[in-house]
Amino acid sequence: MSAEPTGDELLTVLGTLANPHRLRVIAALTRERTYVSRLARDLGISRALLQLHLRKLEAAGLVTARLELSPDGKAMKFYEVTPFAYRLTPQAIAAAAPTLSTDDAEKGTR
Amino acid sequence: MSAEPTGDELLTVLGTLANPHRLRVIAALTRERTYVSRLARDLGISRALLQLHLRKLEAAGLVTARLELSPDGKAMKFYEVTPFAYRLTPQAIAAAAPTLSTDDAEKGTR
DNA sequence: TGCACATGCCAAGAAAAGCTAGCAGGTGTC
DNA sequence: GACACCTGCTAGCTTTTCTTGGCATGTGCA
Repeated sequence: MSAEPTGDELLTVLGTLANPHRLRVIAALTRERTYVSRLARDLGISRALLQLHLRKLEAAGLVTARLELSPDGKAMKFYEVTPFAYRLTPQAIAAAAPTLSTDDAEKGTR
Repeated sequence: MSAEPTGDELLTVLGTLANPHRLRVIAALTRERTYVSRLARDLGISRALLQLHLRKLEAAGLVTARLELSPDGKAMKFYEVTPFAYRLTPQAIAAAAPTLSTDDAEKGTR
């Protein structure tokens, strides 16, 4: 899938990564998986904001979430990065562009 | 530069490419260089809109413009893609993220 | 019971991006 | 002169995205 993404997939990934907070989230999760509250503290942003960005990242398939119980019974949501790999070159874009949805159809893909 | 882009550079590129019109422009210019009016007709969008997108693409360094005179003396602005290449992986992002501007400084770079 | 820490959601304002419509200029041909 | 091309600009509207603040849930511990 990373070899030849569809136009829409590529567009989603680009749109999702085009944000400083989300880039930092990916960077942090690449170093080590964590749970929401801790990540919010580390990055210095509010939990609500972080959750929103995490939701987008997850929707784009760039991270995955797992709900786990800590030893003392607290529910914690751990996130980790998906090992994605996209090549960003004129040729790759030229190959993907023809499959971009024409703005009318497509509703249930996202 | 493509090997290890700064966080801000990467962010700019991602933000610039995260648009269906601009992806189509890159795709079209990869096939052949053209001038503004023709490209607008080919893509089926208004010239004003296309110029806006071309400006962004040029600002991000993804395309270059050259003003040329056609045989009959008309001024035409030809665009062509820059042969860029970015790798989009968790590791690449983790490497670039630390150099993201912290939102206070940086004014004259863009 | 009160506190600390975990999760989740949502309304509503602020900021950024996208797009249109209309204007300006230039050259060459019929 | 009228028309067909080419270029450029921008004010102002619309839409999307971002962000905050508040509120609700649940657990364990002193």
